[in-house]
Amino acid sequence: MDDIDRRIVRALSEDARQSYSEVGALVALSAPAVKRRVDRLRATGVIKGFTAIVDPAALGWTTESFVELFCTGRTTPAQLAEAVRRHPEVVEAYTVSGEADALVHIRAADIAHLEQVLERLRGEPFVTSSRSMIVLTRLVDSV
Amino acid sequence: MDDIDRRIVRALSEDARQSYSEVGALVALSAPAVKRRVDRLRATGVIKGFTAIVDPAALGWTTESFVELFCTGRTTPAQLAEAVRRHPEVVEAYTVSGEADALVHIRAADIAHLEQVLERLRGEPFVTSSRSMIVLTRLVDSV
DNA sequence: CCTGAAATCCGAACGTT
DNA sequence: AACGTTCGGATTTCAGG
Repeated sequence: MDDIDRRIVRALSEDARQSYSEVGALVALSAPAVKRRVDRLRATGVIKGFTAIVDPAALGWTTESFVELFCTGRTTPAQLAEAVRRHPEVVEAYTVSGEADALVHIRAADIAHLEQVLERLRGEPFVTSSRSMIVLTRLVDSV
Repeated sequence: MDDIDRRIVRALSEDARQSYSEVGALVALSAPAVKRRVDRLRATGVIKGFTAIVDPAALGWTTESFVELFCTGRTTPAQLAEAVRRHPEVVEAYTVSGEADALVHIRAADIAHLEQVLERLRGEPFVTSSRSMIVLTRLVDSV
C-alpha cells in the first residue's frame, strides 16, 4: 500500500470503468502492472468491489430518513446488525456514542412506506424508542 | 426505463467492471444493445457514474461521526450546501426535519482531526449549536 | 516492472424486424 | 425505435525476460 496504490484507488473511485491502460497513464505504469496492483488491492480488501452510482429518485425510492434507535441495556452490535440487515430499506446503519445507541439510514418509496419500515424497526424486541429525521434535501453525497 | 434497464442497473451495481457481454448474458441482450442502454441510462442521469468501494479503514480515515447542526432562522439549503462542501471530511449532508436543521456525516483520520472539523463547522456563521454522535461500528453499508 | 502475442472486448456502421 | 451482426482497433491477459 504505497502512494501509487492510493492514486490507483482514487482514479478508480472517480471512474470504476476506466481501462487499466488509462489508469496506467495517470500513475505512470503499464496496464499489466496496474491490473496486478488492483488484483492485490481487491485480495487484501482495500477495494471491496465496484459499483454503479444510481440516482435513487430514478428508482422511485425518494423518501429518506435517519432514525436514531434507543435500545435495551444489553443489545450487542451483532444483534443489531443481524436485525437491521433484514430490512432492505436500510442503506446504512451504525452503532454510535451519544444519546442514541444506533443510527440507521432508510430509503423508502414514500412516507407510507417509511412509516411501515419504522413500525417494523420499532417492533424489534430490543428497540425501546426511536427518533427520526426526514431528509429534506441532499446537500452532499460523496460516500 | 423498463424491466431490462432495472436488471442492467442491478448487475452493474453488483460489479461495475463487468463487460457488456457479461451483462448481456444476464439480461438476454447482445453487448451493443447493453451498451446503448447504459449510455442512455448515463445520459438521463439514472446512472451517475461508477466507483470503487473502498475500505475507509485502509486509507486511514477511521473515525466517523454524524453531526446534527442547529442553524439560525433564515439559513437556506443553498447556503448550507455551499458551506459543508468546503470541508473535505464531509461525505454526506442533508437538511432534515426534526429537532436539528441539518445532518452531516464526517470521516476523519482520528479524534483530534474530527474535533478540528467540528470546530470549523461550528465556526460557520449560521451554526448556532451542534450535537454529535461518534460511530462505533458500521453495521450495514450499502449506499 | 516491462515487452510482446493471442484472445477478448469495445465502439461504430449497417441491415433487419 | 430497438435489436442483432459484423468489422477494425483497442484492451485485457498470460507468457517470458
